[in-house]
Amino acid sequence: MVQRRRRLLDVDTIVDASLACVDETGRLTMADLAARLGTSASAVYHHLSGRGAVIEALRERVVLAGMRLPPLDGTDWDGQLADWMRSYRDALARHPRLIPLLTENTMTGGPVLRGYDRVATLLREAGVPAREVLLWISVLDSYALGAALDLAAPEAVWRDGDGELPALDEALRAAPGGPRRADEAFEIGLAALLTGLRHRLAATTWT
Amino acid sequence: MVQRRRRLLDVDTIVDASLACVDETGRLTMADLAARLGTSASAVYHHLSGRGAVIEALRERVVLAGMRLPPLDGTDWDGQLADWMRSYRDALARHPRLIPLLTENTMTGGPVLRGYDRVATLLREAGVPAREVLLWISVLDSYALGAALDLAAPEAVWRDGDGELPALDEALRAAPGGPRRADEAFEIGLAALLTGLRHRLAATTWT
DNA sequence: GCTGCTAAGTGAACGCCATTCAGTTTAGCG
DNA sequence: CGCTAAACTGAATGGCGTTCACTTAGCAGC
Repeated sequence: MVQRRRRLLDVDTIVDASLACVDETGRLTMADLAARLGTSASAVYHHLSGRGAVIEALRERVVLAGMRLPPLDGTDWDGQLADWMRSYRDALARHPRLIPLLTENTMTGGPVLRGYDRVATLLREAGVPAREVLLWISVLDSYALGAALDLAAPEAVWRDGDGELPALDEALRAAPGGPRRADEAFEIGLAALLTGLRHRLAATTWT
Repeated sequence: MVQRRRRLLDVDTIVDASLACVDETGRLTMADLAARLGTSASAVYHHLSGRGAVIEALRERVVLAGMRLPPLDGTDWDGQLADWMRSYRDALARHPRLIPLLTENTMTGGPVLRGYDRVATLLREAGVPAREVLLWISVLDSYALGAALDLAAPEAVWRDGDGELPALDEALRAAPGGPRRADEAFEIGLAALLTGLRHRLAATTWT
């Protein structure tokens, strides 16, 4: 495939630049993007159909490059599920300022589904009945995305002082704090979800 | 009735109108808001400091009016927790198109904390150690918000056809489908989370 | 009743930003 | 050696949030 004409831009470079854009400024404007590319804003439209398309390309780049898909070797399904969930959430955590942009257009189409297919087979092998597979995917996806959203707004600081929120105050004083708090929260919730899944499977042995 | 120039607008009316704005169009523009109010866009700025403030007011309106806080009567903690989670998620589900706007500015300050305090005491009574209370609040919040996000983008339809996604296809054919699918998914995940929490509490009896 | 004072509302203007379009350049093909 | 179409440019367009100088209505205090 010989590229027919002169080619300064290409989808990959655009995605690179826009990722830098988002990571540094927290926003994505076509003007800023064009400046980083050394071209004009309108040049981008010859490769991607607009700002929304750039964001979708960013979603694929970040999610696909970041997710470790289950290898499906038939052993240790909940370890593989946990590993996939961690990689999913970590991929988003690596670019926290991108997350609000991803929720702006909620279209999840295309190659992301390939990943879901692997997860679906993993769930089937774990013993989840076919009619519940989509439900569990939705559950896991919701939790990973919700946990990632927490990262976009770090340090929800409140100043109490007047002792009006005693239980929160106690919890805050006892909490270790720090940036790894969100990681620990994610792990606790993930473990709880998997425990719940294991229980549900044990309760209904007829798969 | 003399047309009083003074006091045409007030924060509550503005919030009402902007909620209608979001529910009907899925967007919130100051021009549209002003049109619904019968005033000019700039008039709003005498009551709320800008579009962001309007969105924050919407957050309080929807979340506060919608959440059923735990009554704290000391019995059935996990039923109360589940009830609170359902009401939290349902409040968001009642205005699905608002959800992307809420994630746009991730500031969660003010009266929402009062609700968290009730949840914190409930968790303490359930036996959650103080240092883990914030973690569990974060877990529950992440799940409720993530599940609500699913509602903003309903019906993630994919057209396969070429049998490249066998596990997803099987799951889709076996799934009941329909709008209540998201509700069922939420319930399954919620039950799993609470099972996991109960298990964790049983495992570490020393509170 | 006059007279300022202040809160409330107006409309024009400003700046940012995504998108479009009529042109211009350039690479390869006949 | 043109011809053509892809890649790119710059100006224009339109939507939108926000600001500002101004007007007006109610409310004192004299």
